[in-house]
Amino acid sequence: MNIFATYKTHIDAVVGALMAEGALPAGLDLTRVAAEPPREAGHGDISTNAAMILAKPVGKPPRAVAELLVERLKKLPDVTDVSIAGPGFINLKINDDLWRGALRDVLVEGIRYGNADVGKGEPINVEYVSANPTGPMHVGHARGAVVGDALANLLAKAGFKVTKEYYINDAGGQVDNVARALRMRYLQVLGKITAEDVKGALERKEIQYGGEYLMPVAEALAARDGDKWAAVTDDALWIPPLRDFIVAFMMKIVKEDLAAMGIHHDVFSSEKALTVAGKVDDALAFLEGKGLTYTGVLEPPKGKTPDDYEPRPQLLFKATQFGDEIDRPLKKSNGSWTYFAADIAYHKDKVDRGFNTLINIWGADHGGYVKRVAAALKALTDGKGSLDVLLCQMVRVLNNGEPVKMSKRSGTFITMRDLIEEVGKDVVRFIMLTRKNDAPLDFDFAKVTEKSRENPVFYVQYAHARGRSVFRHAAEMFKGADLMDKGLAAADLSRLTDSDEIGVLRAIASWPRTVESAALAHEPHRLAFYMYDLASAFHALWNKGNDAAELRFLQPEDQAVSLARLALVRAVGLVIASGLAVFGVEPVEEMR
RNA sequence: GUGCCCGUAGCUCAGCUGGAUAGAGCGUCGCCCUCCGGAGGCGAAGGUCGGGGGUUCGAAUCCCUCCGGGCACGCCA
Repeated sequence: MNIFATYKTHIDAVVGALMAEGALPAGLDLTRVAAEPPREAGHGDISTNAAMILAKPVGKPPRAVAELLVERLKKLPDVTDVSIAGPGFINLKINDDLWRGALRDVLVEGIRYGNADVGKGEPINVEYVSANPTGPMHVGHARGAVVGDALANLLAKAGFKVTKEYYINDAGGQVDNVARALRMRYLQVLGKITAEDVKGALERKEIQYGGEYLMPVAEALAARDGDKWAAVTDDALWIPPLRDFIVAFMMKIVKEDLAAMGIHHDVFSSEKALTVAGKVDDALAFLEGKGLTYTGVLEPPKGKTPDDYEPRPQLLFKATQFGDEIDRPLKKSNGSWTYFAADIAYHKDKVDRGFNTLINIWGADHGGYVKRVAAALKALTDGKGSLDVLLCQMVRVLNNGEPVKMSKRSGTFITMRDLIEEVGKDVVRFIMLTRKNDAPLDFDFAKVTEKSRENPVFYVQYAHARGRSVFRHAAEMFKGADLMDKGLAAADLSRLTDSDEIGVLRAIASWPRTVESAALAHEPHRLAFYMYDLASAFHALWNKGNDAAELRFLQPEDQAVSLARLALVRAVGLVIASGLAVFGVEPVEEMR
């Protein structure tokens, strides 16, 4: 139950009644009227901007409108006081029992507390990772993977019907290139050429992938097929089988790494399968039928030295009709489809599968690609489909403030697997969600494992562990007492009276609206900050007990107050666990 | 040159989609604790929200413009 949503409904009803009576003009738009926690706790419990929003359409100053509302608002359930403040805020004070009721909700609902229905079961497709099957995933992929996965979980919690999807780019020139590199390594494994030869080929740019990670693949190929590919020199004969081999090999590794990260996609879509099934041709025919393609010549790119540029007629998509800067090529000069053409087909495929709302998680280096895909989607759906692309900025990997060197060209880079093995998937996942996706992120091996308030993972997990520790003590102290969630829900919560205790209850009560707003904004990182704040309030309460023994959660001489406080402790743990579940992080029982 | 993202305390960052006196951690300064309810606590100083215009009851938030940083820029993916 979302208390703020409830009061928003109440406030709307009050305004509605006044409109019906003619005290306010009819037909007022209430969508921007909000019921929120006030910035300052001293201002009350729930604050509404209704008077300020309505002032203009009503034609009276905010405070005059507020006067009209106040008497009615006073009569709302559990409202103990109403005041007008500042430019026209109306602040409601409500009975503390309402906060206590929220606590009871948590105990009854468990980690489902905060589940919302703003999604109304609408299908939504979240595509993330989609790393090329040409090598292992690195830190950048890890960030996108975690952001996408947490966002998908968050949307599911908010009531959307979420599909987690991965697009395998197994059809373009890059997979051919990695097949070429694989062949070199294969010949090396067979002893037909040396490591120096491979290096030379790399320097002469005959191959583009030089990483050592290709060696196990080459060995596996040799183990399966012996030397049969050494004698085959016709590209058309050896590239496809080697390409298929390495794609399968890499996808197996990708899936294993994702599993180690706790990530499981519902759907894997293959670019190659899409192409073979003729869906690219279909999609382009569809656009052609709408008169949105033509053959033309693009201007050379501005600001870049167009040394190898030559004007060349190409099949283009009229992206400019849908907000893009230039029309975009669909066919390469060799006659094959561009990546974009296949991507159009892919997005059409998503729409055909019933998704109107699409979310893609990409690296920031793909930012220049967003407009054309959005344009294509508009063209494909007559403007009905919506696409939100979340661009993830760079991750800087540090150790104690010192940058950890990375070079993809030399083949040595920090892989996602490295991160997991170094600090564990839970730490990786949480840290990746402590920044907005469009802000750069520092990942410092030393700091993320530090045991201090500076480290949000530790601080949040510590709060959870402390709560569990209290329960271990309570089981000893109150043998026979019902410490299960249901039992605690029956505790006399009126014994929770300390202002900091009520403060924690308020924080708990605002979890559902945090979930809703984060989901609608596609910003899972907000939950990290919420959890940090809740943990902070909980630790503060704990510290207070250090100084004042009568505020400690467990009072051996007073089981009733202890049970009430245990209910609070448990609720904090459940809400943290609820947030961590969205993040795919396991709450810990104790710190080790 | 064009497009997208970013610019908030000395540092790292929040800021709930336009609300009240702009917050937190670190650092600095002052006081307290040395306790396994442990991996510190309390308090203070510190801001022209990059600059300048505009929109309105009200702007860090929306619009314009300039400055600074990142990313991208026909047939790669």
